[in-house]
Amino acid sequence: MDGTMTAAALLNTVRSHGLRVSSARRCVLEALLAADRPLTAEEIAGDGDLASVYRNLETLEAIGVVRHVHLGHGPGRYALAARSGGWATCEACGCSTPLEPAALHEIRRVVLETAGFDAGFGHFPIVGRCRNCQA
Amino acid sequence: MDGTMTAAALLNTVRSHGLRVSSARRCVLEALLAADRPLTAEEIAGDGDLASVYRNLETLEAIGVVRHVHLGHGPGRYALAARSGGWATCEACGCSTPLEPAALHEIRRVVLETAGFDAGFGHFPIVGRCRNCQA
DNA sequence: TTAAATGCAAAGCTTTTGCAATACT
DNA sequence: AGTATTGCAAAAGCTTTGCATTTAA
Repeated sequence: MDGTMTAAALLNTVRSHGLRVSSARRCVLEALLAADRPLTAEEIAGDGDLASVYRNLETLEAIGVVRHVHLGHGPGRYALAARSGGWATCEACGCSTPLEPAALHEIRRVVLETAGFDAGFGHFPIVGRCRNCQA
Repeated sequence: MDGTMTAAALLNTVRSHGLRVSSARRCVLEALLAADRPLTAEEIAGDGDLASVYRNLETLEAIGVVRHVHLGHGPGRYALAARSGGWATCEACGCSTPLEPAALHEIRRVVLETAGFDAGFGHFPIVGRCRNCQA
């Protein structure tokens, strides 16, 4: 669901929703495909038009191809939905790391059990202190 | 740590940090003291000056009296730190509810165990589906 | 051909900053 | 008296919107 993802597959998904494959849209997907972390709209746009990037991100999020995450303060960040598991951000050093699937699963289980919420951590991260920054 | 909190105690904390008790500062604290949920800067300001409210919130957060939380999109929200436990927000209905202390404790324990993070949920909420909104 | 999407410009919303005037200690 | 704080105005940062033009299907 990640290493095997191809640009062609993503573009097929786009077409399957009746959307066109424009060059701006292709650029957004290629930027996200090449990235190993969530990107800001500005990083995705590069020299291109920011408004088009934002519109495309919104469209792509609506069809489930993209997700956006707020890893801290500052601009939102975007990643391919297929790569969007949970995140944890350290409030001391500012590092952000993906949650291991096993950890995510166990945390979700406990949140459901204790708080009744079916939670993901793909939109807001878990905020706390990473191992290095604990007193 | 909450029902027993008084304006006088908060103002003493302010003075103990060498800060003055101005009317704008007093208004901010009284608004937060009267609220039963985190407020936006605009809600706190009312007719008063927004810039002063933001500056006061920043100052009060620096001395540990106030915390700010992002319950979803839209403006940040502020509450007395003594009242700021964890939050959970439903992505379907938009409701936000405080986490029960027991649930918060258990969730923190599991996050520490599985992800190595000493986490709170007082800045970003846990996002998911509340009991009412689960399929 | 024609509706979707673009690129530019302008506006919107939240938050921050500069600065002279005010008021707490 | 002296300085922290205020209130106003302006700017900054991120995102959205309007609209004429381009372009994928």
